Amino acid sequence: MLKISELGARTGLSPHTIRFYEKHGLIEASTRTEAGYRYYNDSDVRRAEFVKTARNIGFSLDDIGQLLSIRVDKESHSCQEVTDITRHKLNEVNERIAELESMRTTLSRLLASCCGGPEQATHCSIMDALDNGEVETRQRAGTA
Amino acid sequence: MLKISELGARTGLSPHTIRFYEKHGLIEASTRTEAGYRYYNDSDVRRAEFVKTARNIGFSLDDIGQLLSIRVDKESHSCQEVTDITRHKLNEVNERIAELESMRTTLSRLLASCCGGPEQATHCSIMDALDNGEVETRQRAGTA
DNA sequence: TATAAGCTTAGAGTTAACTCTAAGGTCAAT
DNA sequence: ATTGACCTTAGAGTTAACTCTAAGCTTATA
Repeated sequence: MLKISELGARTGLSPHTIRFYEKHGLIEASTRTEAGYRYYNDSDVRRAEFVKTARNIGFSLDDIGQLLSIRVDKESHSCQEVTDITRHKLNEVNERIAELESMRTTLSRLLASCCGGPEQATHCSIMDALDNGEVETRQRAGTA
Repeated sequence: MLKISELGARTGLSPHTIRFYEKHGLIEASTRTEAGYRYYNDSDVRRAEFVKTARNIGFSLDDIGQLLSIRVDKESHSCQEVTDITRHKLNEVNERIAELESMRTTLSRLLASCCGGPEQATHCSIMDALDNGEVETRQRAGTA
């Protein structure tokens, strides 16, 4: 049986994050001491590791919630349900990559067009391009 | 001179967003009527379009603030400052693409390993992989 | 028996970029 | 003069996934 900080050491999650995941129904301590301390058994640990693995891949906490509800009763769920979640995530990833690649193309082009030197920015071709809207847009704007 | 909704129509920004950008120092109405209505002149419009273009490329509002401070006094700034901002953004984009490509690889591999059919998930190879941590990790976990 | 490390909770704060609400003022057209 | 569209502000809400704080227990160690 592991305490919360020990589970943290095992999974790479902080105790704060573990409690946060618990609040969202992802992780549970099957035992509590009288004082309320959480104790995790082997099954709890495996579930927590599952969550961490899925998180590492990039699944959202919502996705993971769905995967976990399959996990606890595999007989009642199909492979298709699992692949649906996975494929949906893959589609999201692919879309985001496409957006970012478009940004990359634009940024690279801008960089290639500018001397990048100590000259005054008065005739900077990047500034000019931004001023004139000479740029492929139609991407979702967002931080990288 | 354009009213806020007209500037919105011109730039594709909502009046709400324009006010939000104003609060953050990106856009300004150089004229206000006595009643407080914002009126945008040509120069204001060009600045707003600059902001929208930069946003479309993927620059953050912070980045855009820096670009704008160069824009209003190009003589005092160098091309290098502009390329630094641009290159920094490009680096962010490249890092994010690398993370997402790693996710994509993992997700594709998982999908390839599973039948995806109506079979019970009892022996689903995706669930197995997640259970066993058989997955390349070390990416930032995040939504696509 | 102190002391420190670690645990508990509820709840607030963080980040980015919006997005919306409420309550009320203005303006152009009928 | 009335209607309806549009404008104003301050401030709250949204999303995702944490991250931290405060105030107070508990437990292991010296």
